[in-house]
Amino acid sequence: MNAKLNQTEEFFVDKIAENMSTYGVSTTVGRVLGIIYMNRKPMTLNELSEATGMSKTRMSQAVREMLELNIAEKVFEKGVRRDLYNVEQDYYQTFVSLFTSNWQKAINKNKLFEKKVKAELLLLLEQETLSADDEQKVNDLLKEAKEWVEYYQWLARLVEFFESGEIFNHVPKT
Amino acid sequence: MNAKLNQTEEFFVDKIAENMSTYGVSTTVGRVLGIIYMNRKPMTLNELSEATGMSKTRMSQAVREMLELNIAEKVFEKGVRRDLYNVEQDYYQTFVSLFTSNWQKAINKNKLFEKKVKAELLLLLEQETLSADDEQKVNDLLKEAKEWVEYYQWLARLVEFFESGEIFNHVPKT
DNA sequence: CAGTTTGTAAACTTTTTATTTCACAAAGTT
DNA sequence: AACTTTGTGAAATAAAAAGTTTACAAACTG
Repeated sequence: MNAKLNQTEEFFVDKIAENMSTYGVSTTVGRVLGIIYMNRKPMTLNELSEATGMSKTRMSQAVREMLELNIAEKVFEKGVRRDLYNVEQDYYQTFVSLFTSNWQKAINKNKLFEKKVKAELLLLLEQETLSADDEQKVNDLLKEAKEWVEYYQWLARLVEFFESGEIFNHVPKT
Repeated sequence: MNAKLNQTEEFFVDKIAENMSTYGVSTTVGRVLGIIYMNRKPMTLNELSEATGMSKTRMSQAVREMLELNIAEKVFEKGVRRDLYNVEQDYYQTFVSLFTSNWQKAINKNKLFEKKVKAELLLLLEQETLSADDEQKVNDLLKEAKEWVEYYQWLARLVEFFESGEIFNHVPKT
């Protein structure tokens, strides 16, 4: 293939990787996504290793990360022994996948928080003799916890708003 | 102040920091934000240094990063010589600020990309004698560039959708 | 003006993350 | 069954990021 053409293709890969890094995804993962994307068809670890110049182990790690983020999938092709990996060909869908898996993780981690804090604070109000100031503080924190929960519920609705594709009704693709 | 109360407050700070890290912001920056947030009023570098147990220089760095991200601001108070820093007290607004400054950066970096690629590819079509395959490839890449641009335009509209607060009309706070 | 305090740049150290090398089990081949 | 290939742990190394110490200019104080 023409050298300049090749260079332009690499330019695309770099841009895709750069875009990905906005999500906090490592540039290696970004480049792997870009490479598979530009390749237009699934690739093996060996091919990826060849294309990136990195070790196969690293490719294995990168690909697993992408599977977890829902931006790549393992595909089967009869007659091919090696694992094949493919990526979403739609930019928008990739955005949505990263956005949702990122925030869903945060939302899950937060689930127990409310209960813990509330329980602890209520116990404090009951069991201990608090100064007026401290009692005020407890009430402030309870209010804070409530706001916090509401905020996380909002985040959950936001994730759903993206995941369901509703976002595209309000911010249309073209 | 009551020890358990203090502990609960720290628990909040940690949660805020955790939430922040979902944006790829370092945990130190996250903790600083959490600390100022829970403090309910502006703080100095010295106070932050005291509160985090970290050096003042690190606080200076963290605070500067926060200013750049639009999640903190320098405030002036007469009679106080030291710089005071405050943070947004609204979770939603902080989300929006981080989201927009994050993606705005990516959008800006992308601006030149389209032109460069298009120019290069068109030049290639004109100046060089390409194989049929290569010519096809050039056209594919031109199409890709177009889609890329459209995607970034969508991102820009998305940022605007958040920044303007329009998002809250469709994913309401309560 | 001599002496402090404040914020931050520069150089250094520590910690964390990314990546490779080596090893090996599981599956496939002959 | 002996031999290969494949994917991935585990340990080691390299690279990057986070954080500290030192130093110093600029702004304040008395």
